[in-house]
Amino acid sequence: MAKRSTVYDVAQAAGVSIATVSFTFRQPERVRAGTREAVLRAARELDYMPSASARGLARGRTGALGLFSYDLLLEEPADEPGGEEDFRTYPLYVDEVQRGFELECARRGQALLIGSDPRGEGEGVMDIVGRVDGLAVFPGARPAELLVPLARLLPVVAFATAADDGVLHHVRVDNRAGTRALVTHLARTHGIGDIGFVGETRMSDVAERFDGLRLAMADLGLRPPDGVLDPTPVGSAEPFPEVKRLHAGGALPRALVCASDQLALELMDVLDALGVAVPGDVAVTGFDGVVAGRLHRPTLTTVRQPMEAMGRLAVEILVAALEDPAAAPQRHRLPVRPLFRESCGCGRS
Amino acid sequence: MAKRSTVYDVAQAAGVSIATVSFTFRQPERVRAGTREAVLRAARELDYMPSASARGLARGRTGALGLFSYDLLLEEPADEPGGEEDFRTYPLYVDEVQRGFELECARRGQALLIGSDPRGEGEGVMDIVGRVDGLAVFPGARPAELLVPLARLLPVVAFATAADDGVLHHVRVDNRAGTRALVTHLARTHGIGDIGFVGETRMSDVAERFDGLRLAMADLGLRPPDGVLDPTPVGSAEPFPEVKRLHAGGALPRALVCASDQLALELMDVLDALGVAVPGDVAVTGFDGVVAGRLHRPTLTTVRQPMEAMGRLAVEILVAALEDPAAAPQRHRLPVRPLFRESCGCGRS
DNA sequence: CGGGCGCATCTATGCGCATAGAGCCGGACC
DNA sequence: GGTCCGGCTCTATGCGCATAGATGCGCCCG
Repeated sequence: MAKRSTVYDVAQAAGVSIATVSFTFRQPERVRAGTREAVLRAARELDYMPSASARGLARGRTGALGLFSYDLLLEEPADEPGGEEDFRTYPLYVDEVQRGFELECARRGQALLIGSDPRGEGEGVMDIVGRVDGLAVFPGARPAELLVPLARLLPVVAFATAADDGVLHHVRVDNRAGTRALVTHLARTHGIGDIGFVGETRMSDVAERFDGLRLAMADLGLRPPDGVLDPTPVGSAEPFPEVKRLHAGGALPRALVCASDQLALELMDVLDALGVAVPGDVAVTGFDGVVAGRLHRPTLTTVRQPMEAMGRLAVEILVAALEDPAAAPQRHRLPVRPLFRESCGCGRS
Repeated sequence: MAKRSTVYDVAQAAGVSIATVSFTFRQPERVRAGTREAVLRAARELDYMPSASARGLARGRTGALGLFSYDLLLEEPADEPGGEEDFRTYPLYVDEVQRGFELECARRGQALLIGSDPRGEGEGVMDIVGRVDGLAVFPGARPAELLVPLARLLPVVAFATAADDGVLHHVRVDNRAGTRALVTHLARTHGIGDIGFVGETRMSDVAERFDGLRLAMADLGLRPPDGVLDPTPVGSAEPFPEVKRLHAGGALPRALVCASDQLALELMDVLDALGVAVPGDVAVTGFDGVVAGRLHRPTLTTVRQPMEAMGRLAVEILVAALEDPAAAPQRHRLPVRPLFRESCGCGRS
């Protein structure tokens, strides 16, 4: 590796001072055309690449935005064994939001830093915070309060996170309207009034989904479930114990609304193993609208989040916040769209 | 935004020098336990977040790896209009490779910088090169030679790019074996001997795919096509003129092997509009193995690249190159896997 | 012919951190 | 009591760039 050349090298080669070199790149109009040419030529010959570290230090800004996941999957490399490729684990909700974030950064010429927290110990945040001017964060195991101190240092957008004491920017969707649309459809179109909710409500998004379901059922004169089914983390040893118990007792609801597509897909695997037909015996719905739901048979009825728009919006918010640091935190709630497919009893779509 | 606190603030609060603060974070074992505690406490109280810019400048390394696309799609925000969501444009080949890169960076606790070139003028590269210690690059319109000067400054991995004069690291797949597998399958299983190739061979990956097709056909005693069909960029006003002309003349081959899945999907749209049945009248195959090929009806026969593995491998190479800058550039060629689905005449799979 | 003005460029400095090398201090040992 | 040594901490410096303020130069005008 040849040593990278610096402003000093370029200045010497062009016969000017380092200030002129810097001006040539940052404020070209301040430099006479002839001088500018000379500097650019020297820079080209020396393969000059400005150090972002030095620039960031001098300017007090890094010029990059960050996207952070606490819980990025850290499985060992996937093998793609003999069968089909696995689109159940990718792209998920976060991936599509991230894509929106990327596209918007690219469109604006913003550098983008992707970070995660390998040890789960928060040091990942510290590392990334030192590198960026603004940060968007997916919800993780730990509460949003951990983000509050950060938000005093730089603008922070929290995705799908409960509102806080007013320093974070928020981007989330209308979860209640989503499950309401599902419930209404199940009741009106398929005549189903016995609906359960599967998922765990520690995450505020899921809590809202459950809430929307109960409200919608009450409005329709149906008896909402008292609580959720199987509020256990996905991937546990014995999945969906309550659903299995209900099935054993012949008391399975006619429809199961799941907190996410992933959960719905896993549930359908289990139902299949139990010999329960979907949607014949039980209708199943998801939430998110990931591609895996379309690959599954039956295709999964779900609620699609506007993920690309969410990612883009986060970038917009951060850029605006950098321009006007005094502005109040923004809270956005984006609309969702129900997708009625086979798993609720509709024809293929 | 409160001013971020610095080593100086922490040092003062803890009653030590800035060197001790720095050591506490970088070489904890050099600092007595009691002192360390005091520093960490002060750091916590002050919400100290080290500046990556300053650290990078002082150490001469940024601690981040970069991933760069020349041609990142810069369309305006997608609307997701009334119908279904669009998985034709995402995730594509590059997205899945990028995912592998991300996962491996996350696993190693490496920061990852995503860059692109909004104006198409190479300044994007300059910006990102100044921010990272190593770089992986997707092929773009411009030739790999532009990367060579970069590779003298930092390790560079080129994906899917023709070999160069020996400074770049390369990660690509066995393209010839891929089309060979398709041709063999078409001939042996479906008895098809009249096979055309659709795509444009400026990109070396595609050239290899065409080459593999011709070699395989020759080996099977079939007459390979003289040239490719429709070597025009995707998305042009009047797509696939040659295919249309052949169809008008009743001279369409019995099978069309396409340079990529995207191309195959667009081709099938056109064939559908012409009233040509796939696979009944013409078998169609793709290359890459993106999800859109599984969503299409008929499902797309294709060759799956090990994209996650490619992304992970690039990170490995870069990390190794940073540890031993004198090591020779690596060239890897990963195996591919044919996926026989409906569009070649196989049953659903 | 001197003063004043505006432009192009330069000099000098600081951004926050890492680290080489110096300094200090207490204990072991003679 | 003096010397030496090792462990801990400090002082001093440089990393490459941006930029405020100084400088010099040419030109216009009185």
